[in-house]
Amino acid sequence: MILNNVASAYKVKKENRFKIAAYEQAASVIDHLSSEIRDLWEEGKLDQVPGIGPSIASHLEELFTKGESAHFNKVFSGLPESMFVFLSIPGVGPKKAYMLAKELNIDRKSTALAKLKKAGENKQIRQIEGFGEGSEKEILKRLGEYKRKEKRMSLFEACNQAEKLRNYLKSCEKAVKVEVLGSLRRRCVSVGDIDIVAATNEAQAVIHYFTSYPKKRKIINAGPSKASILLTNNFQADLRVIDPKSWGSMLQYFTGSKQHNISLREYALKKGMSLSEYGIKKVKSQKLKIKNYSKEKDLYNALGMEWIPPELREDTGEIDAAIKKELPKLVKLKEIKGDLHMHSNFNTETGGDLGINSVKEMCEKALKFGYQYIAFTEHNPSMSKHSEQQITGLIMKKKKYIEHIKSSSKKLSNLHIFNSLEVNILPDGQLAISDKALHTLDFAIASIHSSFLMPKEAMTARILKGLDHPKVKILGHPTNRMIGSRKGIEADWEKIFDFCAKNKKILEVNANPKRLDLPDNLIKKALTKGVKLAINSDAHAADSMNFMKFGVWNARRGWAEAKDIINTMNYDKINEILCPAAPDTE
DNA sequence: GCCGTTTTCGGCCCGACTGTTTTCAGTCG
Repeated sequence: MILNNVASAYKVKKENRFKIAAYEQAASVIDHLSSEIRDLWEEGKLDQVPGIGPSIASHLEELFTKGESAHFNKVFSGLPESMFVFLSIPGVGPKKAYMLAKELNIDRKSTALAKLKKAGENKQIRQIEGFGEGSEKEILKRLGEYKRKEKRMSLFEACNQAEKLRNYLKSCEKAVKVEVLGSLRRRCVSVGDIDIVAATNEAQAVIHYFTSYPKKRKIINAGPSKASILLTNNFQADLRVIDPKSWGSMLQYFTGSKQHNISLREYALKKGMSLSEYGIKKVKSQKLKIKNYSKEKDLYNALGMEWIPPELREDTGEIDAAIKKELPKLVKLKEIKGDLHMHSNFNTETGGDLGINSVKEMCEKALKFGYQYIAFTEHNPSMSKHSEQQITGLIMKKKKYIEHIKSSSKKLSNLHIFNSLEVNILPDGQLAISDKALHTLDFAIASIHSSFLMPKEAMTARILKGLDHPKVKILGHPTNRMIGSRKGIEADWEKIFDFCAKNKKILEVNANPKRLDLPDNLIKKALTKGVKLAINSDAHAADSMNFMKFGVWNARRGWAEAKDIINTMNYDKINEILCPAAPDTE
């Protein structure tokens, strides 16, 4: 982001440090924004973005209108453009990047890294003030492994990696407690590195144990209270060790997010308290004695607020809510009473994917979870190859088959099973099966599986038309994003949310960790409009029914409570929602 | 340059580690 470069340029030019912080803050906020900053500008909402004031807003305005900003150009003047390339090297910040560019006479960014490498090999870097033989070698090494830092793990992979590391550390007898923190504890959809903390009275021993982890590629650094290693999958793991009496403070600090911590510390300062990972100091007191907190809850309480669930710690209003004691009672996994989107291997002669497990196997898994109800929602039969009669025939065949499975096993008798389908919404908004076929279902999930790149207005109209059918109750994986690989469709979500609220249509929170769709920020917006959600696994195998927890985490990040989620309700209630009795006809 | 439940002026989070210094600046989270 250009604002980060402005901040870096200001650092070289020794600008006021608070001004620099303001630019960094603005860049960070934009990075974590739910929408593109350019879209907000187009909608005239720049001034609503926290951290963007009149000055930065006007520069961005100029940037978006003319393609460049005179002010930014002035800030960058006199600085070699190669320095902004060097910033991507770990351990190289603005000052060092500038020194490298200037002293080595490297200006163009296209050849910057190659030239830097050559200079290092000619032992020129060590001659620059502030550098030495050690840092020269380090830079050369980093250049060898140079790649963009932006790579992130899926939450699913991060959970697995972290669990292994956690178990390893737990086997260290000097470690009293071990916990995984950072973005993983906040259940972010993707995770950049694994943060882990250990409580111990023998820090050195635990650090040594950590840096001896067999699945590491190398040790990045190791000091008396923290260490970092590079795992074999090329992701970083950071460890902090802490005295058990400060466990709660460390939990708070290392869970973040950064913005949450900064806001929390600023709030603490206003109340005369200085907050760190060790505890709270009274600012005015001469002694500067630290009060430790072994429990995270006690720390938040000492600041005059409720304990804040990790999923909410993104500095999006949770601190205010905690002070007013108005935090939502977030939905819990154990409150989920059923799964309304599952694919069995019953052959619906579809163009989409079949599941790999049988109806019976998936029913048995549902019983293990204690579900009261489930819905089988295989993809609709392909229309090109079937007549309407054949399609309704298939639906009735599946219905009978489910009844047969149910009646053949006593333990299944209390499990309610909806006969449903996941029906494609075609580009023109038509549903992929006929009105008559739809009426043979208990209800339908409607989803988009093609033509993702339609313009916003047409896409919105397409979705609204698809949702309009009385049998369609749920919009499946609404944005169609695939985390890390597909951005998702463009649509007027406000309009869709209004429609759903008015017509009692349910939005899915698809729990597949590659989807997590609706995204958390849209969940939060939908809830303010009174839209109800369903958290579904979209399992194509019995094992994948375990994905439910990812969906619950994602809903929690969107501030969802049990009352917002229809599949926390009992069967009678949900049956009323999904299969309302037909209105009396005169 | 931003911001406001003590402020429209006067504040602005806090600490660890590294390398190059010979007491600290730069970088990172």
